[in-house]
Amino acid sequence: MLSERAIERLIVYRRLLNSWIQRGGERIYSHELANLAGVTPAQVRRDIMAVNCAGNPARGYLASDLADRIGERLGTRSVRNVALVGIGNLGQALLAHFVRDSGHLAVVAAFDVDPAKTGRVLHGCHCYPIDDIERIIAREHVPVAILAVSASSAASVADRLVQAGITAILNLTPEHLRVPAHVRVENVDLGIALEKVAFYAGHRQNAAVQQPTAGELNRVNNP
Amino acid sequence: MLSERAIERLIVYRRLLNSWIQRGGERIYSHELANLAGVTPAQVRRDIMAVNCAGNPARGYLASDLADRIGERLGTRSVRNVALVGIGNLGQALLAHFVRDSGHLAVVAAFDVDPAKTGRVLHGCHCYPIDDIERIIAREHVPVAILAVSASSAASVADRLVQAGITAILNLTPEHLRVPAHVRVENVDLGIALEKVAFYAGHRQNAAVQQPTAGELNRVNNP
DNA sequence: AGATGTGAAATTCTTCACAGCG
DNA sequence: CGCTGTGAAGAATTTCACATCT
Repeated sequence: MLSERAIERLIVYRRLLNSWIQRGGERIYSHELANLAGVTPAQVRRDIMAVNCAGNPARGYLASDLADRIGERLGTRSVRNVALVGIGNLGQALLAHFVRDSGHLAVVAAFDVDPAKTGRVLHGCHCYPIDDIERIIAREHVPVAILAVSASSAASVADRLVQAGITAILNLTPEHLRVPAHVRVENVDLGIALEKVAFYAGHRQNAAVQQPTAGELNRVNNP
Repeated sequence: MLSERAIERLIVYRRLLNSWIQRGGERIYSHELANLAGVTPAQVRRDIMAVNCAGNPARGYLASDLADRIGERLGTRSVRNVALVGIGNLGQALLAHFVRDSGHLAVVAAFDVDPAKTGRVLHGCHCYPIDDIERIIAREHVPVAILAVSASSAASVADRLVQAGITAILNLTPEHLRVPAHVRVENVDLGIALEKVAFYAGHRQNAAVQQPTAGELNRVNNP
C-alpha cells in the first residue's frame, strides 16, 4: 500500500508543514494544507489516513505531530547517505541545493571522471575520481545515488553503481537504465518535462489544478 | 482527452522512435517499443490509438509514420521559443543539454540578475539582464519559460513572466507558483525526487516496473 | 503463428457525502 | 456549526482477452 503519488504528496506535506512550523504555525486544517499543496482537502485527509495521525475536528492537526508521523511512515528517521555521480553543472547545482535539505539525506561523496573536478570539497562534499566509486560506496554504506553524468556513460556508470551495492538511483540522464529488480530507478528527464509543458502552452485546455486565485500575485500563505 | 500520463508516454515514444530510426530501424512492433519505454505492449497500442496511426499485424508500425503522427497529435510541427530564467549551474546545464533537442523547441533567450552572466552568447543562446524580460519575450513571441532561479525570487519572477505573456512555465524551484488559470505550470522538484527515491531505497518493495532482465547489464536495444 | 485494434473487465485513484465529535 | 475520518460512489487508467488481419 501507499501509492507512488501518495508518497510524493506526503513528502510535499512534510516540507510544507516544516515551513509552516518555522513560521510559527502550530495547528493546521486539512483545507489549509491542501491549499498550500495544491490538492483537495479530501485528498489530504485521505493521505493522512495512511500515516497514523489523529486530528481534532475543532483544532485541526498538530503540525509537528503530523510532520513526525509522516516522517515515520516514510522511514525518515535514519539518515541516508547519498552519492552524486557527475560533477558537471547539473551535479553542482544539486550539491548547492541539497545542503539545505531537511537533514535525513546527506550527500557524502561526489564522483567525476575529470581530474580537475576531484580532490576537493564542494559544499561540504568530498569529490573523488570515479574509479573510487566501489571503494567509497562500500566504506560509507551509501544506498542512494544521483546519476548526473552524460547520456553516453549513463549505462556503464549505472552498472558500476549496482555492482557497488546501490539500491536506488535518481537518474537525471535521458537514458533508460536496465537494473536488477532489487534496484529502484527514479527518472527525472528534464527534456521530457520541457516538451510536456510546451505541449500545454499550445493547447490552452487548462488542467485547473492551479490555485483558484487567478490573476493574483504570488504571495506566501502565512500561518 | 489525452491524459497527462499519456502525453508523457507519447513524448517518450517519439524520442525512442527517432533514435530507432537513426539506428536504421524502419518498422517496430508494439512489444519492442514497450520494452524500450518500460511499459506494457497493451499500453503502447492503447496510446497509439489516440494518435491516428495504423499498424500492420504482420509488420508492426512504420516507425517514421508513427513518429510523425505522434508529432501531429502533440502539436509539434511549429517551433516553440523558450526562455530560460536563471543562468546558474542548473540553467547552464539545461542550456547545454537542449542544444541537441529534437528541433521544435528552441531556447532563444536566457536571463539573469547577475551582470557577469549576461551580455554573452551561451550555447547559441543570448543572455540578457533580467530587466529585459518583458521586452524580449514580447519581441520574440516566447510562450514557454524555464524557471531556474533561486527559491526566494521564484514567485516574483513568475509574476513577471506571466505579465510578459508566458503561458507555460517549467518550474525547477521548490516553490509553489500561483498563476492565472490560463498559465500552465509544470513542477520538477529535484529535492522531492531525491526524497522519493531514498524512500524506496529503504523499502525493498520493488515496483517491478523495471525491465525483467534482472542482473543483466545495460545494453542498448538495436533495431 | 503472431501481430494489431479494441470492447470490456479490473484495478487504481480521487471525490463525495455524511456520521460523529468538539 | 465546521472539521475530521471514512465508507461508498465515481473517474480515470491500465490490463485482459479476443476478434481480425496478414
